[in-house]
Amino acid sequence: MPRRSSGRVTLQDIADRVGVTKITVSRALREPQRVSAPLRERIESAAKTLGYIPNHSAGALASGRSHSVALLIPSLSNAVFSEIQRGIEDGLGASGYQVLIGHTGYSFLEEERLIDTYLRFGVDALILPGTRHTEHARHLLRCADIPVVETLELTDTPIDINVGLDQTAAGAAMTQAFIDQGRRCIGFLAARMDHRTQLRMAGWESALRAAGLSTEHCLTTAHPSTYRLGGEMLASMLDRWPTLDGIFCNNDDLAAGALFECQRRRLEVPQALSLAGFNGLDIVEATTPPLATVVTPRRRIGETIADRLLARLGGAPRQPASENLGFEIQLGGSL
Amino acid sequence: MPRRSSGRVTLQDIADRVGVTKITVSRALREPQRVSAPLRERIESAAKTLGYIPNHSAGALASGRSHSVALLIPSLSNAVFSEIQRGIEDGLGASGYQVLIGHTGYSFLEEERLIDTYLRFGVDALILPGTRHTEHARHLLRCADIPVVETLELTDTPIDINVGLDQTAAGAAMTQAFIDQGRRCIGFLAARMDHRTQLRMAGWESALRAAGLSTEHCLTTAHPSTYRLGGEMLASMLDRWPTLDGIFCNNDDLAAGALFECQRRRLEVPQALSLAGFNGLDIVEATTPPLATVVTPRRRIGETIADRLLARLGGAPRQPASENLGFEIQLGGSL
DNA sequence: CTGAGAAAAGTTACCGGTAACATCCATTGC
DNA sequence: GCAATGGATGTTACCGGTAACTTTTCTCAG
Repeated sequence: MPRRSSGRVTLQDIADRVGVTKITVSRALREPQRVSAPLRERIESAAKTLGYIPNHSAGALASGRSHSVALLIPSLSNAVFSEIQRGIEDGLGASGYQVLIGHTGYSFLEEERLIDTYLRFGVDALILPGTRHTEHARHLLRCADIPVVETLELTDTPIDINVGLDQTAAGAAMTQAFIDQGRRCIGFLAARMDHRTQLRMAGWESALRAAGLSTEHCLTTAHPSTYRLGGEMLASMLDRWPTLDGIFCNNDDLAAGALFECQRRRLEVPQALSLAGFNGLDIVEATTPPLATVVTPRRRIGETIADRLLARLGGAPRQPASENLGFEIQLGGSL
Repeated sequence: MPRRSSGRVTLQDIADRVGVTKITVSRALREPQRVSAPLRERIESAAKTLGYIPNHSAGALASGRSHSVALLIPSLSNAVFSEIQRGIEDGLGASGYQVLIGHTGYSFLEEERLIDTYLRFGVDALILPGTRHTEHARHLLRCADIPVVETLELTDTPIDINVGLDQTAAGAAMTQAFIDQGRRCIGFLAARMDHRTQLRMAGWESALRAAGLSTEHCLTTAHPSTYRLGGEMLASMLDRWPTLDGIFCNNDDLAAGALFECQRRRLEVPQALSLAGFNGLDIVEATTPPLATVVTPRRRIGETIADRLLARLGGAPRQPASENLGFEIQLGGSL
């Protein structure tokens, strides 16, 4: 059954050239050992000569498997997510799964839209940042019945796989580090009030309460974090609360911006003011003094996600569970 | 023709429920005006009730269009690409095209692999960073015969659409700015020797040659840029060439790292040494002094790409051309 | 009231693969 | 010498949509 010669090269084109049927070609390319060696070679060479590119849609439609997983990330420019992504790709290794990246811009609605989009694509699994989702998103995930990973933060009620760290505990631990260094008036500076920020802030509050210290010195904004913003917010806080002797910034970018502002004001860090960030990005070791931070195991989170996902995709039963990969306080020199 | 009730909801399921055929349902969802109002409403409500999720593979296979474009980016953590991406998404707006993001890690081979992957997915267009590609990648693109955008840098021989800026001219212009400020011994510091870096370096060289200055003070490495690396490389350069009075860093991250190192060494910038970066990221305005940089119109590049792409996808003929969106020298205070 | 033409809905075939089952043929054991 | 066995290949049907064409229904001019 020869075919028209227009458009892309198909299995049938190769089959015609070699003189077999397309299912044999399909086998030769997917399960080489199921086809005799000489034939396999002829097919492979014909495929190469003709420039065959498999039609993923056709394969996915026929087999019901897409061999792809979607990874939604809130920000393309945040090194936190790029390292998780790298961990996932490394962990997935040669398993044959393609990672499709979607960008939510920290918006739950956009996340919902992307979940819908990728379900249409028939991805075999979804990896979501965070444990908060819209009701409709949860509904979609329930219907789809594919492995779902929630990451970065932990939850008591995971949809499926949950790999991350206790953001609240991390916030509390860093706050305790301020207290241990003798600080008594410790502020919290945060932008982009996403859920993880809120959890860290809760940790900050609880540590202060436990130590009998005031929790009123908190400045937040919905704007995205930038260095400049860190500086501006630090300025506001110092103007408003001159007695502050420590400021816990919600991430390293803000902390670095705050430090730069201190330098401009000739305010000694940490003598006059302690600073700390969160995440353990490259910049914390580049500044003077190096910034205190909470180092999060992003790479390992990615690899763990890949590992658990491959198990589920390989047939392991769904067994909702949280996996806490911990964190590490790094004092730098700014505390 | 009723069907088994397992798995996902299909057009047929909706059709059965409403009592029409699936093509009518297909029409109601894609071209609402082609179906009578009352029927359309019943279909839409049934789709909602049943939780219908279109099967993208089936649609793409049948129609030959995927309504998606692939955007390959070298680095997920570089703000340069995230802004281009945002520009593209904004520009694409409600056109219905889905942007699939792929991560090349600055590797040509990985780019080739991703081009292959996304061609299998049947994307309607491809957006590539840079104008350099492997021979096989070019071959794949030629065969695929879909709109291709090459971006960031310019080329005389674009595959199709080319939107970017003249990296060499930008490198030369910034170098000239050093010269205009009276600098005479101007080094070049670069990491991750990608093609754009090489172009900028060529610009640096040509400007120095034109001014009769030495081009020997150049330190490069294949490692990715980090703040720390910027500091270390600056240290090496100053040790080796104590007479340097200016260092043009290949990007803002390196420049910031270099500036931090200067601060540690109590080396006055710009009095003792001028510094400049490239890109115009947030950090250049946060440091003291603010860093000189080449501001690139990333957002506008993204929007322009979207615009040209929509034209091509809408049927405009292929007309290989380069579009130069220029750049802007920002002196900051470090020159 | 009739017929032309448009609008609405249906029929059929097909997109390019894959699953499941069927067939063919060469070995092998007895 | 022949059935049993199993590896290599083929046949058929189907995945879930959409294009193109056909039929039916509705509208309205004459």
